[in-house]
Amino acid sequence: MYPLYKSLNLSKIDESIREFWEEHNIFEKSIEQRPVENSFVFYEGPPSANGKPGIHHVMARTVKDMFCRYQSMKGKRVERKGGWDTHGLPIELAVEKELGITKEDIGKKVSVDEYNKACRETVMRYKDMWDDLTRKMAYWVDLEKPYITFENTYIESVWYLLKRLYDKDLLYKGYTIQPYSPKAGTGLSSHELNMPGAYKDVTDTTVVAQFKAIPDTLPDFLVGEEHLHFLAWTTTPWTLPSNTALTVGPKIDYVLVQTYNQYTFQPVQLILAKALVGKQFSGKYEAVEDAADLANYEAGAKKIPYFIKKECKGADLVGIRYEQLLPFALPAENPENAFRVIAGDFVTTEDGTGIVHTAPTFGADDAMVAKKANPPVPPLLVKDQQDNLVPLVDLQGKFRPEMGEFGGQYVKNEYYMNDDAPDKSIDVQLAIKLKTENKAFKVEKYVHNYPHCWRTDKPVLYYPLDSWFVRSTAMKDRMVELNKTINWKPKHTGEGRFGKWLENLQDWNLSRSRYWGIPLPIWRNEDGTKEICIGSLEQLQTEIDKANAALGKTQEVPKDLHRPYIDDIVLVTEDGEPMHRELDLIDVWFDSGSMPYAQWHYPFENQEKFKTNYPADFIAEGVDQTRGWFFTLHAIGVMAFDSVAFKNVVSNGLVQDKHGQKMSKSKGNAVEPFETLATYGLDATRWYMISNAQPWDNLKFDADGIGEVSRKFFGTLYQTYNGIFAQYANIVDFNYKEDYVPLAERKSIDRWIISKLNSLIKDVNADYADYEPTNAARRVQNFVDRDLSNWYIRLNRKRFWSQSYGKDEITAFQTLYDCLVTVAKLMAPISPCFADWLFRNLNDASQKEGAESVHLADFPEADESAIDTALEERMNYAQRISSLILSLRKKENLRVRQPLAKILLPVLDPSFIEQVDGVKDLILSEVNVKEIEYLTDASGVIKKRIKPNFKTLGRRLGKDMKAAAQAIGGFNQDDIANLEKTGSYTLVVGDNSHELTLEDFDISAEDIPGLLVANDGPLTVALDITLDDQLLAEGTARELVNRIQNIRKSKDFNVTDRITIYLEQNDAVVPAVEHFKDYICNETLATSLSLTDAVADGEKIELPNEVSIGIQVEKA
RNA sequence: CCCGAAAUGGCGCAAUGGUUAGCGCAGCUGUCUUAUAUGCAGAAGGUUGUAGGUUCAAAUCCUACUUUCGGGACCA
Repeated sequence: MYPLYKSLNLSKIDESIREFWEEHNIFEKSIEQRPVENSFVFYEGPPSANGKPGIHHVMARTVKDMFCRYQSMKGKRVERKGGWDTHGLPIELAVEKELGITKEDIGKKVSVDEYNKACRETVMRYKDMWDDLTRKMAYWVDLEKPYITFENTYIESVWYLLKRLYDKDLLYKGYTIQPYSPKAGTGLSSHELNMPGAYKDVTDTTVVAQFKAIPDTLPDFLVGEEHLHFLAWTTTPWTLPSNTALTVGPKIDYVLVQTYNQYTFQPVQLILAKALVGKQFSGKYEAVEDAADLANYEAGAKKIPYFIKKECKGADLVGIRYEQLLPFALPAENPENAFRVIAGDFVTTEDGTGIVHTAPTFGADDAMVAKKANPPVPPLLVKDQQDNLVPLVDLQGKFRPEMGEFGGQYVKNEYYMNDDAPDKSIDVQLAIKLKTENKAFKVEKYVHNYPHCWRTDKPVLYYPLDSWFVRSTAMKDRMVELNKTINWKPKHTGEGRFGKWLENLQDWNLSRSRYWGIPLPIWRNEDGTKEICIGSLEQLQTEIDKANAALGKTQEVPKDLHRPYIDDIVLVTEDGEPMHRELDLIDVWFDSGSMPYAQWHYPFENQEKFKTNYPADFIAEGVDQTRGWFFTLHAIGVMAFDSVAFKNVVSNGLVQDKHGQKMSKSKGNAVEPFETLATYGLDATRWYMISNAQPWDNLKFDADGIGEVSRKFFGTLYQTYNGIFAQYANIVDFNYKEDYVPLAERKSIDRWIISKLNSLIKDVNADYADYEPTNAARRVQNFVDRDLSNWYIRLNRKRFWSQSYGKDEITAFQTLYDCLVTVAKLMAPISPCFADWLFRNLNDASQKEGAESVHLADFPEADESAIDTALEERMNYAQRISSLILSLRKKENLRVRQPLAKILLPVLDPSFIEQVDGVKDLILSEVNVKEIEYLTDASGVIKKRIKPNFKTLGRRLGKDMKAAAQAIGGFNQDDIANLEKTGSYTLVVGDNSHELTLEDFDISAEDIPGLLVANDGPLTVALDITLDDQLLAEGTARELVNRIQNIRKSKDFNVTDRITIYLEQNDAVVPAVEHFKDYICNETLATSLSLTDAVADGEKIELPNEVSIGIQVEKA
């Protein structure tokens, strides 16, 4: 017996199926039943369990799950090792907030042990919730043996990878400009900079400085100009002593302006961007037309005249040298290359002067453009007492002694404690100095947005810091090359976003100065001349032994490889000199990018396992991981193993709210995943997500859409199974025990749906294989709704509830069973529970297949021999012709229950008759008409329409196409007839004549004058609507059947109950009863039908033409 | 500022450069049903974001712009 249900409850179904899986270890079986050699490798990008999962995780994990399930059903062994990302700043912050401490308190208020322990616990804070989601959304992933990035085995593998890079000379230590908080003494990540409130409006003293050009170095067109200065603007005057270059935009227009300095009244000539003259020379400045007018100026006058003397491009200025603005110190290295004009593309004329003050020690752009220049411009670094190169500002944020009277002062007043700050900040003091030295063109207050340290609330300095880098640029070309072998979904992410990113690759800053993360396994001696990179615990042990011997210590490999334990380990150089660990941790992205190796503790264990599981066939994550996980996987794969780490990657888009807005807790539009899953069930939720938008498009998540999916798709499918198949199959005891009825012996409608089904199988396979799940889902949906339910079932209902059970019925049940069980398999990857429910409902009763779950079954393969495109086309005619007839009936208010005499079909092509004849009976019964008559051309009543065939003609006719279309449009019926007779036509357009054949035209029937006609594209049908008594009587009989059936239903009779009918004598029904008594009785399972004068206690039924009669229906 | 994606009836989505731009949802009108959480038919709803260009022909290709989303601006 097939189970029957009272109603469809999707969440109940998914719950019961999930229980079934767990009880019978279906997941495990789905892996183990497939051979090891035939693997499909999937990598799980580790989520961080210290945040709660959201609805977007349901989306992302559906994508992962779907393709894994598909491949699994295709016979692949798909292991899915889960993992947890456990390091990183968010975890540290959460812990510190919870413990109420700051970084400084670590080791003081809180022991490092406690801190570490707290991190370990916090990191798994929401693990239960994640596990719950995993289960409730039916995401199959192995959470029994996940990889966890904080475990020693994982760290050891990461160390191995780092050492591999180190040995290839791909790790180095260098300077980079980073946001730095002097008060906190630490660099800040952008993550920290992006914390709410970090950017604040501040008022700073800004200076437009005058840099005096050195006459010897001027290009020809400026030779001889005196008092020549470049104007450059800065909002951070304290960086001016570190200026070593001025940057101009090579394509920007610059002018030479002759005027007077407003502070010293001295004559000056100034160079700045043409576009900014108006902005800089505002207020008391006044343009003059003639250079002579400048001479009239007197010092201190209200208005200062200025005159634009010359114009040039930025490129013309490159190479000019200038006097150092504030000569406190010279760059320690290559000072001869400093203080000159260089070119940079980032220069704009938005504000300032179009000339950028360039201090490579304090600006990232500055450092880059300085390095690019030829020869490179040196940063202003000086040597400290240990001969280290340091900037003019120290790590506390104070000027170094080289700065003379400014030495020892904080560069920003905010850094002073309490009230120690001087009245005039460094910026103001410098501005005053510049003013008096004729080096300041303008000094102003300026309000702008500037980042602050979230912890100290003090402004951030951009400051050069020591960092360890991965020399990814060295392997750039190879990364680009190998990326081209990766199948990206969508393509543009791989070519565009990722490809461009690779082409503009920078070295990867690996350093993080934190506690909770993987320590950089590099030890260095005091002066940094000797170092060692540790690649395994064994090596660490060896080195510790050496060190213990040399230093007389008793160190051991720490049980926990995290800080600070690892920091206590002192190693020695070959000379016995102590080496200490570089205190940095590594970027957590390196952790996750290491997972292909570290999840197996490769190469220390599982070497074989690794070999068969690398690289991945498939990974999927959000598009935001492009430069995150996707990159680190790829970079490490290429750099360490010269291999891609994944072959196919789906980068899914965002899940937004229904208005296209980003979901966030603060907006209150975040969708709660558990609620959604509980309300709609996981199957409808997943189906909705996949069918509604392609995974890489942003999904506008609207719960109403899930409702629609569950009504339309799941409701239909449920009803097809429950209301049609199971109910009647149980009655006739269909268990698929009979021999399979060969296709050739089936009705054309059966062969049609089977053909459709196999086409579907073929297409869906291609879609899944090509990572196009949305197409797959939409195809299945259309099949179920349009083909199966609304055509096949509708036309074959009677075969299912006919009480007899012969070959025809068996065929129908077999056909429907096959459709249903196949649909279950096709949809299984997307909606795994409902699919299994359907599969098991069918299969448990029929025992047709051995699989105990759809997920252990094989994915269907198309039987090409069952695909009959001619038949599919035929049926398409049937559907369209029926639809046209129904619309004609509608127009004329002719009920379908009223039979009509005939359909007239104009025929222009003999094969058309053959095609339609094949489905004639279907059409006739569907639209309730007695016969089809073909109107051939010869009848002469068909009015035709002609159109040019643009596809064949367009290419040949080119420019004449328009005229041709017009000419052809003007054809009358005779022209068309003529063309059809001769089969050719000579078209003359202007001077050209073209020989056209029938192929170049579309001729279709348009009208049959005098008849009721409707068109759909080339199809035309006409309807004969004359009614005779016989037809009217039959129409009435059908009405009666309908009313009687309604009564049966309202009286809750069983489907099989027999009845007796008494009908009130009435002229309207007499002919019907006379001629169609048997028909009425058959349809309504009546044993008798009698006409009586009056019906004692029956009911009234309404018939057309406002006839109302009494009727009595009783169980026989 | 740079890069990528998108823009098609009220909403969600389709449409190998080829002539009536489709489908679903919602709303409207009517209707069928002993499978319906349906279905069917009809009406309405569009200058395919704007402006140019290429072409015989553009929703589709090109350019610019506008808007939205995302990423980046050295944290990846």
